[in-house]
Amino acid sequence: MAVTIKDIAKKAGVSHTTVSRALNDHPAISKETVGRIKLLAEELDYVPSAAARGLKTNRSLVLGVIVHRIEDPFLTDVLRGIEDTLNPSEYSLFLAATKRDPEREKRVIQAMAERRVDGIIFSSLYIGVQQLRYLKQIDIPIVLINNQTMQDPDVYLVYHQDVEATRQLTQHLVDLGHRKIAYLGSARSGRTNVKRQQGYEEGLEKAGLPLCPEYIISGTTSRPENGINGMNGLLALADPPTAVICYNDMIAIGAIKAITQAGLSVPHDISVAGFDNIDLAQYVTPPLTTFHQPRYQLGQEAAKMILHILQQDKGAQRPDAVVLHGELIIRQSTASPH
Amino acid sequence: MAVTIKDIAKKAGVSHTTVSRALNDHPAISKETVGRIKLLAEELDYVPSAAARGLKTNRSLVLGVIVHRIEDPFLTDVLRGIEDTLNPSEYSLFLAATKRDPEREKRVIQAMAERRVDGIIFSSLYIGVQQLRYLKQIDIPIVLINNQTMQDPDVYLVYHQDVEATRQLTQHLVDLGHRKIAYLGSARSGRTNVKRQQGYEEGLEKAGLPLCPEYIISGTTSRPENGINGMNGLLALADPPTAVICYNDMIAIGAIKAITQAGLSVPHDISVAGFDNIDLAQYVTPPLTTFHQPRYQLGQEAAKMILHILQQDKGAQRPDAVVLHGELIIRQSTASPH
DNA sequence: AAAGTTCGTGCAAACGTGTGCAGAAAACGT
DNA sequence: ACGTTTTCTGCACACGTTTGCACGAACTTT
Repeated sequence: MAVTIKDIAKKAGVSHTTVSRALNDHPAISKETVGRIKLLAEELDYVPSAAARGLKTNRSLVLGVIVHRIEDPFLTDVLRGIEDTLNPSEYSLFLAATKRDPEREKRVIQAMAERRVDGIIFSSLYIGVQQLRYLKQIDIPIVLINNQTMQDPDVYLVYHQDVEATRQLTQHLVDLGHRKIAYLGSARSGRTNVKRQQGYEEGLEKAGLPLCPEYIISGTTSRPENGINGMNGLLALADPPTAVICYNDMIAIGAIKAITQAGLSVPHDISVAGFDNIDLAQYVTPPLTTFHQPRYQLGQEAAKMILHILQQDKGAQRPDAVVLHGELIIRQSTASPH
Repeated sequence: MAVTIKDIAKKAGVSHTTVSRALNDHPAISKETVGRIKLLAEELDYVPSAAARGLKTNRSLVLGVIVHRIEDPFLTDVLRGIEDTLNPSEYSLFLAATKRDPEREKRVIQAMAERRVDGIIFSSLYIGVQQLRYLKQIDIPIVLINNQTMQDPDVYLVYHQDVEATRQLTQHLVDLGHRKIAYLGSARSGRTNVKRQQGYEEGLEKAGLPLCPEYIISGTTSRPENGINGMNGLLALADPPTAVICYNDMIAIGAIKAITQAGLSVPHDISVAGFDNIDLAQYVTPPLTTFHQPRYQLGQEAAKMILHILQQDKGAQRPDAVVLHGELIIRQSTASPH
């Protein structure tokens, strides 16, 4: 059995009440007693029970983070931002993945509810509406990362300005002299994909270029295989594009592979641009032109937001949305058409 | 306020004791009462309080996972293995990163101790010995992944057979006809690096090749920059190697970049082999020859192990170590020297 | 010298569960 | 008919904290 405040109280010859107050630096306890008790607690290797405290205070000091896939390098950095922000605080972090499995999502949320997490950060693309209702009813703050699906007033948002990003990417390719620019999307990525495609279309329009439907490919997943398949489709066209903007870096890497396998070269024959600027984007050959999404900051802002909400008990006055802007990263996978 | 078993009891006209038993399928409660109460609980959206239950049962149903860096793609897969194994069970997952920061490690362990986690999985390279002692004293099972540092009897191990792996990699290069093979290590990776280097040395010895000290480079980190630096060092030698085995894929990717930048080509001029088989290893150019470490299974086994330990209350009989074997993956970054 | 203030501490109740024990009701055996 | 077992339920306490309130002591003020 672990040592409790009652054990300390007995040893110190005071009541357990005094011990509790001393450890929490309650002003009504004399400096001397506080010092003596803290020392004693140290000696006895006292470790407070979060369960007991939580039961009394109604605060678990735990934040839940729900992601879609842990292995996604994008989410990994978001997670790091969250963890780094939470670590110095008194909050711990529950992690769970849903994998687009409704049954699993339900179980995960149930577990978080039982643990009475003080807040939840979602970085999963889709959230079952009924699950969200369920959460709202318990009245715990929810922050959504890169998911603007919900217009709900008591759901907080942190997201990246994707439309502007692909607009810039398109502009970059236009500036290089490209006029036949394709977009390789990911149908299962929902709203995010829509936004990126929208930016691409706006970019074309702004440059006065026509919108070719056959230059817009909607692959299924956001993984490299999809880039290979999609690119092969583009290469088979009668008039293939000279540049392609991909939904993300993974797809771009697949696209480069397809181009290389077809005996062509990047960027000499075709320029390829990615999105996200994952760690390895700079190490592939050729190094990838991409749009750096501030993943780490997304996590950081989400965590900060929750912490703020929790601190000022309903003192509101917090913005309920934070929009972050990324940065165009030009490397060697894009060049002027020859 | 959330609804409690007392609320249910009041509505059902029974005592809260009966409600508690009914929800836990206690045999002494009549089938009919159980059904009625469960239905009522559903209607009232009852969510049990894990804190209260944990306080009483001394089991938190939470497992702690401590990693070094969340963004490491290797750990990411380990984490996935753990999460997938835990998810169907009743256990949840606390995640924390230490970043080789002793202060942070202390805080993380303190938090886990306060939360009374039922077990801990470590996938961090170094563990402060005093912290480990601290944990052992609380008597919670500990599983170490890929860390054979501890010979402690009440610490369980799950690890990959690294020595054999680099031995196979070396053999592969020898079979291709290489006689000048280098090793690009990572000094900060401790025991793991030592094992891999050992396999490399054993492989050379078995092939009757001499051990050249200048062919063994110990970079500092395990990141791509280190591969670039290390490789540049090797290229500057009077008699550079024709093949190089890297501590991991990240370093290998860096090495390839250095070779390419020097105007040479992989594998025509120099063969490069990695280790770990991270997701992107197959997409870089040229696709990387590497050793697939069963990362997912490592996490899976570690989680299973803890679950078993926790189920059979001290019923022992569990092996206290699981050794996994990986697989040599031959791709295009290695070839016969010209 | 009495009354009022501060200061430090303890009593007791509460948070939401689980559980040993006792007891009531029902079913069974003789 | 009674005693005995079985079946079901409730009382009361416990888990380890926090906290409103009261209380005694020492000290200041009138």
